[in-house]
Amino acid sequence: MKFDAVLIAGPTASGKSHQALALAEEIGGVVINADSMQVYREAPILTAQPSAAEMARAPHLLYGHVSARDAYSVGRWREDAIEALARARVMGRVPIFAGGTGMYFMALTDGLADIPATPAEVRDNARALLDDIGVEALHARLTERDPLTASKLRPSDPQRVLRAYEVFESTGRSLADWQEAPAAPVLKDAHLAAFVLDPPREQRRARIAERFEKMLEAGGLEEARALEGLDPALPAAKLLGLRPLQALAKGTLTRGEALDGAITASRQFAKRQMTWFRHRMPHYIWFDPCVSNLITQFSHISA
RNA sequence: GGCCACGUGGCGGAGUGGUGACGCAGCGGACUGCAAAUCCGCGUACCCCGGUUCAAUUCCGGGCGUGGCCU
Repeated sequence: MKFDAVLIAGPTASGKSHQALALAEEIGGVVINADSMQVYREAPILTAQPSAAEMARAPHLLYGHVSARDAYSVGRWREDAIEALARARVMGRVPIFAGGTGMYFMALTDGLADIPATPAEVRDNARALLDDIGVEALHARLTERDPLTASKLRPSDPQRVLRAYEVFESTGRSLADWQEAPAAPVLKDAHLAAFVLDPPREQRRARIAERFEKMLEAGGLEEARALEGLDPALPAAKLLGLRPLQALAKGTLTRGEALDGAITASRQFAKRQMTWFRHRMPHYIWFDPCVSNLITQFSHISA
């Protein structure tokens, strides 16, 4: 049986990249990044991007291909993914998407509303307004303009209220309206082999802690230092461990405290990822990477 | 050994004679362009024993424990 693409999802530190690479070597694939943070070139260590040696073993796309100073987004990733898919086709290799960003997988398989990018000034203005009057008040204003979308949002959710507000401001159309008709999914009608790596909870926690230690030793602190002064509003500024590490560099936190903070944040993130996978990807093939591996799983369904 | 203070959920930390704040961690959930983000929900914890009281976590006595001071 032939697959148009392979999808590999899993929480942080579950070994997605390794499994994806092994499969790519086995079946002649290209590994395509589906992780919102591994796209940033300034932080290969802190985002656990595959090493140069690993990338040499099989083609990898969308890893470190943008700057942390860019306001990257799912929308842009979707464009990049379409292009990556085309390149895979040219190379004659099977696209293997690997990552932990649920929403990116959603863009792949369910589609995303085709909303024009918000002009920077509209976004800046909306953000300034939010800072000025607060979320509740912004939600109230949204209710005046776009009651439908407003009614679907919690007045306490700054991110979504802001998004709805700026979309209405820049397009004059309700976000709910836009979302009514999502654009075709990137992998429309594709034949997919989809997997979720699901290591036991204890194993996950242990690996997160262990991996973060290694990141520090491998130069994670220098990466964090180099990103000092990054606009906190940028997506890359939310990188796990960045804040605590910068605090460590400045001496505001001890090494132990910084490590604790970063590890706790990673655990909490992994929990959110699992919630998404459990509810959005129940039809994927789930397996425990401590017990099985992707090549075995893949061979089961290819037979 | 004596004196003083304290003893609240996994941790930190308010408070009260009758319904036991809150923060953190943890757990569950949501999720359509910042998503490693954002938001929502979840806790019979008052050291032990006796006494007072209609009612003790709260008052009294004793015990145990912790910290400090003193000899």
